[in-house]
Amino acid sequence: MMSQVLSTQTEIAQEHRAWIRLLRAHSALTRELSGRLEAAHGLSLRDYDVLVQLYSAPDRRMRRIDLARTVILSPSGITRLLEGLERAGWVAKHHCASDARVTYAVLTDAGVAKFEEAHVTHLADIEELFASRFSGDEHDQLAELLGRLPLADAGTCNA
Amino acid sequence: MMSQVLSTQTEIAQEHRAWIRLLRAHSALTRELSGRLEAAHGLSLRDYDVLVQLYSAPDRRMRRIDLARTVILSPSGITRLLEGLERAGWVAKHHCASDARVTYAVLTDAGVAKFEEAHVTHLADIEELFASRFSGDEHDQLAELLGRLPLADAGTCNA
DNA sequence: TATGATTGCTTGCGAAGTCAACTATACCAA
DNA sequence: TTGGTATAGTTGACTTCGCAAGCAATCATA
Repeated sequence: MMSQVLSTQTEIAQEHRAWIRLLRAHSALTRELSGRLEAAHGLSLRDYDVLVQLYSAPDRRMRRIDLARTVILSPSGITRLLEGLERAGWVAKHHCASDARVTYAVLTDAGVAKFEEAHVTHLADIEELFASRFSGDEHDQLAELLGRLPLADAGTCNA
Repeated sequence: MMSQVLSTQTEIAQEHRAWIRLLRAHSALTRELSGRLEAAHGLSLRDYDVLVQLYSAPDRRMRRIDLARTVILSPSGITRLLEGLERAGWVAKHHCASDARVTYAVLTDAGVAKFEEAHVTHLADIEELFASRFSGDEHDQLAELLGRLPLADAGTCNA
């Protein structure tokens, strides 16, 4: 039946140890960081991610579709996420004059303030749970290694 | 109003570059790997993860709660995930004789077969999308760096 | 032995996100 | 101009998962 018994238990884990650790680290960190962000500012990790992108973008605005691709969310996902940020008054819609298909997501003044407020504590959280584990060189190294991984729709990615 | 303008756009990204890359890499890889696994075997990435754990466990069984902690899922999450695997006949419930609170999740013969079938193509996918990006040393290095990150409920973790 | 705390597990509910389907606009080519 | 295709965006149905609440069994302690 069983054509060939797979290697020992430990070997199975070894074969993709780094990938498994990436999975686990992501789950655990995401949960903890999201929890803190939610408690302190009422933002999910994705909300924050979108705010950073808009904050760093020229004119603090992006086409919704580019935003979706950057934070790796489906088009419908972005619609729904932005719905919340718009309801809170942190992001506004702005229609494109030259192409009626396009809508921009623009950070409002309130959104800028909200981001800057959340930014401080969130960076501290990342420092505590993530960055403090590595020296400067190690941090760069980790970023370089992770940067080699495929981002699927990488075409528009600007991170 | 704005007490202090935050550094330039690029600097904001720099401050947590590795973390952002971990987020993005996880999203993209997860989506691609899960898609392939689903298409080829009708399994989600988490389903697979649970199957690996059970396959590698002594007697191919684990207490449901330990399983949850290992794959970083809430207790209710494990109940629902296992529901699917049980319906498919790959996992069975086994009540503990010495402690009536405890239920084991046991891999059935069909489950073993299913895992071994999925294992082959999934490892190839991981190799293609993940492992092939790194040399042996780099892979170890990446695993080591990621291994330093906190796993929250790390108490029971055995990965 | 009785009582209170803890542990394992499940269920109701809600949040978040995907896919498929649809609309509207834009672009391209005959 | 018209017809076909691609792009931007939204919506509905569905899935997945966490939290809060609850139940049952166990353990600790008096």
